[in-house]
Amino acid sequence: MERVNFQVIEKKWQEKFATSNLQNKKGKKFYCLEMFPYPSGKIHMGHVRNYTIGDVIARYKFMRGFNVLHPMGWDSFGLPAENAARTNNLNPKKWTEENIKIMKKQLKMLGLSIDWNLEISTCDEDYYKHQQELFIDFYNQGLVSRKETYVNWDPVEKTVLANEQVINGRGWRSNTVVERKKLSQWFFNITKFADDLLKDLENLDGWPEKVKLMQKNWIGKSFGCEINFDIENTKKKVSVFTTRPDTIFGASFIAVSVDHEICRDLHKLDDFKKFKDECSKIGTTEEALANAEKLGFETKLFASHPFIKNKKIPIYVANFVLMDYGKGAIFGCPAHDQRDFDFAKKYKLPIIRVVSDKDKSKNSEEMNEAFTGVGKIINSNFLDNLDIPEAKKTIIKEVEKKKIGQKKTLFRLKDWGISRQRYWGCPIPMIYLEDGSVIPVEKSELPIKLPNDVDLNSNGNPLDNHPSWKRTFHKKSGKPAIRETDTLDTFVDSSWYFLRFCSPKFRNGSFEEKDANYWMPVDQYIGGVEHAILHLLYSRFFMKAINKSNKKIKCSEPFKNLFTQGMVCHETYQDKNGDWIYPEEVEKLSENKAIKKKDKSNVKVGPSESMSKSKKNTIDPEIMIKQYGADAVRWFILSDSPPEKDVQWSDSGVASSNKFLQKIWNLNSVILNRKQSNLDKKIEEDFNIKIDTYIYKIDKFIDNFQMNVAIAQFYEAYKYLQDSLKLEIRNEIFSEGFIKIMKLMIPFTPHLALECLSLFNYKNTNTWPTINYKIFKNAKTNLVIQVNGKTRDVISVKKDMSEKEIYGIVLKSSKAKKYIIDKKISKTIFIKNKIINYIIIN
RNA sequence: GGGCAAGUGGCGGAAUUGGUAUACGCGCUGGUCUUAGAAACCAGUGCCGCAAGGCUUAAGAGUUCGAGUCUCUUCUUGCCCA
Repeated sequence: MERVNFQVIEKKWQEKFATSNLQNKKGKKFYCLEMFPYPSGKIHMGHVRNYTIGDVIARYKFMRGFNVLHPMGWDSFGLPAENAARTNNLNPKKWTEENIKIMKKQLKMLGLSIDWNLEISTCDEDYYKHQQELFIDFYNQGLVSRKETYVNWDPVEKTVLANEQVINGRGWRSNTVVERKKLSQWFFNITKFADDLLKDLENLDGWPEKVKLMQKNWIGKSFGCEINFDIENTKKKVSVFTTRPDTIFGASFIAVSVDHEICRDLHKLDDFKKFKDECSKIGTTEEALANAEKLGFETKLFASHPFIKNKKIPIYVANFVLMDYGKGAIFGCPAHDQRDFDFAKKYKLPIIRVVSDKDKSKNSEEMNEAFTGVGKIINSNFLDNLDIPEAKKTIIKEVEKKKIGQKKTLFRLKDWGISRQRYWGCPIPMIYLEDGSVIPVEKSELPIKLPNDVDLNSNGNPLDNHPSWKRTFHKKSGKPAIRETDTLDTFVDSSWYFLRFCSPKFRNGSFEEKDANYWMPVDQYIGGVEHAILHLLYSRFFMKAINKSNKKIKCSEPFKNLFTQGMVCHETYQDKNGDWIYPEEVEKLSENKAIKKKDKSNVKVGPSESMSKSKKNTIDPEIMIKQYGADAVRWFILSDSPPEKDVQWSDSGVASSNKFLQKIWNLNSVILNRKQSNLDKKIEEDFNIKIDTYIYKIDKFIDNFQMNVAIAQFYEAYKYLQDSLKLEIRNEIFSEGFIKIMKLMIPFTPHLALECLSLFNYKNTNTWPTINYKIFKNAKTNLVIQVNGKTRDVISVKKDMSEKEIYGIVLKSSKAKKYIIDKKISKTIFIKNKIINYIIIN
């Protein structure tokens, strides 16, 4: 068997890919974008999968006549660079650039159809200059604000931690208990678009329902009511927000956040200080607050119930009430809310049941958990016997009539905190003047560049610690000013990069309107589902904010179609010390048995999990490419599972991909040397129809993102071609058919397919093969013959054959005839070109 | 606890959307070739049965000429929210 040297042909074709792109000025535009990578050092299998899927789509669309934009760039600001620089005493910029160089080389090894002329990197001054412009535009539109907010503060590192850097309440590096600290931070006012972000989800037909639902929940629009309670013996009021005003008669306490104004007078109490300290240790995430033990502090104040005369309800400070949701105060109805229930049990507060549980209506003493289901309202005066929605309407009307509150819509979505006390990010272009005012820098002064000479080894914010960087002057007045030393959240960098790709070299702004209006929206966006909420939501916000500020873009949503691919998984291995070890260190003996190659010691085989550095269950794509070829790696990663699901990496799988591609190569040379000049017209026609069937199916499968099923078709096509070699089909017809199949393979295995085609001296590799519909549509079809609903035979018949004709064939020659001969057919169900079902009564 | 998915051979998974269940691949079994191994090639591979045939899509019911697909109940797993 003839074998091909993949290294040689891949190198040859990659040189050609480097100078070509997928542009076809006559075609309709198609913007194909994969989420750009963080340059962490090397590409991983997740990248391979993501970019291979994207490459199939980009090449396929191009061959179908589209003018395709297929760019790539680098999400190159971020904490890992700063950490790596600290540990290895290097410059983050240098570290990042080195990584980009390596990863770019690796991506090229995959044979992707990326137009590298469009390459951008978010840490380049050319890029972040325009980001600073956008920031100022947003500021001028009132979309940027400065607010005090709680952050995770690491007292040892003297820095703010992201939620994922807090592990079990402790700093990931310092291992000290993280505190909640109030800091003044910059925000994008994403909540101003909350309604638009929610409403426009409805038009995103090309998005997975799952992602839309996650966004919807994240935005969390809820309808409820604000109610003001009078505080006894004072003239003060406490205002609460509730989504369950219908349970007002079940209220047995009011709980406020530790930061609520009511607490101002409590600060002189040592007990309260202690309580507040306790609360600050829980952290700021909702999950942490939800799972923490419910704690309360008695204020000794009482509120009067607005609908029950002379009823006093105690006011507590509680750790599970958040200041930044609603009013920072709630009324507790223990019978119908689990948190309130836990709290009431702990502090022995009354539990008053106000919603009945249909048949098994336990009274309050018997309840051991809150009842949150539906039912009729009870124990509630004028609300009795109403169901929950009716009761809500009625009570809101009543509240408004009494002028003690009003209907209110609330969003769970919070403004986007964008300040980071980090070095390796985009500087925020604001300055502080001596009179205390804060203003944006002049656009002509942009970019505000990061200094190169920072000390990353001392604690705190490196830009703040820098001896001179922050000292500047206000351009207009010439007065001294201090620069903002926080940098932007790196999610900002990735919130508009898809716009920059439309005109990456444009100098007079973040993007050229003409280009953006041509290319946007992204026709196909592909990436991991882990970005389903934040990155996609922020990008959607940016489009709307840009629309509102200086630029007019015709579309208000960035991504028309979204595809979220699954992860690449591998078994995990632990040696006898419990340390994780890499797959290449392991020799597998059977399903569950494995030993360490080095010393033959036993290895514990763990379940297959998403590849991660921490568990060392990673496979290096570069090694695989060198061993099996890029085409085989691409082929395997697409072939084994549907792209939206997780895929198990398997060495035998990629090895067999390689074997199959070798077989294709061998078939290629067999066909080149094939000698057959006889023809059988009928056989040739069947051959052509069969090839057209493959085109038809593979088209459909690519359109539906079923790459794995498309690949199965290639295996069948190979088998079919192999089996047909000896048939009376003229060489030119046979080669034509094979060439069509090779053209279908270009998006999947571009190197091999193009090499095969070049040996046929075939040049027209930019077009997709077409189907001869005239013949294809009239081809024979398989018809199922059933008797009493059981399949008895399948026959091949001409299109649109009548019931009568088929009956004749069945009686004459089908395997089903013995089931109907001499029997009475009481009914016949006939679906043209599909099925005939004879119903027989015995 | 609520919401959303999903459950098909030893494994990954197909099924023209209500019409041949188990395509395609991995693995396994047997054979050919080889001093041997690897590779390659051929054959087999859901279950019961010598066969004819029967059974089979987590379990159970229903609708239908016909259900992996639709409806209901139960169980299990995964994801998101609390």
